[in-house]
Amino acid sequence: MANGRPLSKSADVCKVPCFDHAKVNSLRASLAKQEAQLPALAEFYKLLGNTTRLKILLALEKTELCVCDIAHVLGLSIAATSHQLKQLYDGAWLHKRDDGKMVYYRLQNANLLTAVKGDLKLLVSRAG
Amino acid sequence: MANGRPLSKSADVCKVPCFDHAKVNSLRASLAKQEAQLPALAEFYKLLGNTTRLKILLALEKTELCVCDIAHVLGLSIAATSHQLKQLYDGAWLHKRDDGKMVYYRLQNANLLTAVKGDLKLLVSRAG
DNA sequence: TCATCATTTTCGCATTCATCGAAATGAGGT
DNA sequence: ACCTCATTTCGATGAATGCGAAAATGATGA
Repeated sequence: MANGRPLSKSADVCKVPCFDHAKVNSLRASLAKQEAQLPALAEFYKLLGNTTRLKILLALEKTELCVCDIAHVLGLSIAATSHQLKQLYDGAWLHKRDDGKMVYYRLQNANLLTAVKGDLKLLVSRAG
Repeated sequence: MANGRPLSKSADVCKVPCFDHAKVNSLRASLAKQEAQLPALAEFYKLLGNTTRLKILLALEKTELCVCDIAHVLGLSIAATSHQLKQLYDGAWLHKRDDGKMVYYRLQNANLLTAVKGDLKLLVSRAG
């Protein structure tokens, strides 16, 4: 598989001559198509990479909640809760409803929780 | 929905008397069941919250690759690539095969890529 | 209009974290 | 012994995270 052809002097990244030019190039080409979406996907995962935000999503599974209720569920301050909610809201994963002084949040899209639960299932199934 | 009952003096977390005790308690109870798995799930998402690692997974979709090939695909140094591979390997998402001096990585579990692609689809469908 | 209330936002800080290079080390192969 | 591919340790760097304090916002009601 290694073709043994040494890199030209332009190989400033990696000097090791073990690689297969054709394979690498074809992989690069195929990755290039998906590459545009990867930053968004990574951002998505970063947003989910936090137990507090996961808890928020789970808490909102069945019903909308006001910030104060969510704060109590999480055991966090109102401000801290609002910070986290904003991240999910900015990512357009939550919907916001004003009712007088209160603000109620709910899931924007049930598919998100479906995906999360699917990922969790993958994790659990692997562990077992 | 707000029951108006003020919090007792134990309400050090949030003084706002807007919340519904019963609702909060029932949510806490229901979250408690899933709570044990959330750290692992968050770790999982953190691992995926990085374009380099996502690229590695995609590059390994169809075939195993040696570290050097992966490094070339990513445009990273061998050491940096090895760092990233280690994270995926430590999470048991990659399999490692020694062949002489070379080390070949491949996906441990095709379900991971399936999940990732599913999540990507969710993202794309929402954007459209 | 003024005080109050739930929430948001700005600012800032402390801490953690993440990525990566350099160099030492391992382990194979010749 | 001596290359070679890969891994690891160490360290520097910079970035990002989470959250508190407090001011700002905007609705409510007296």
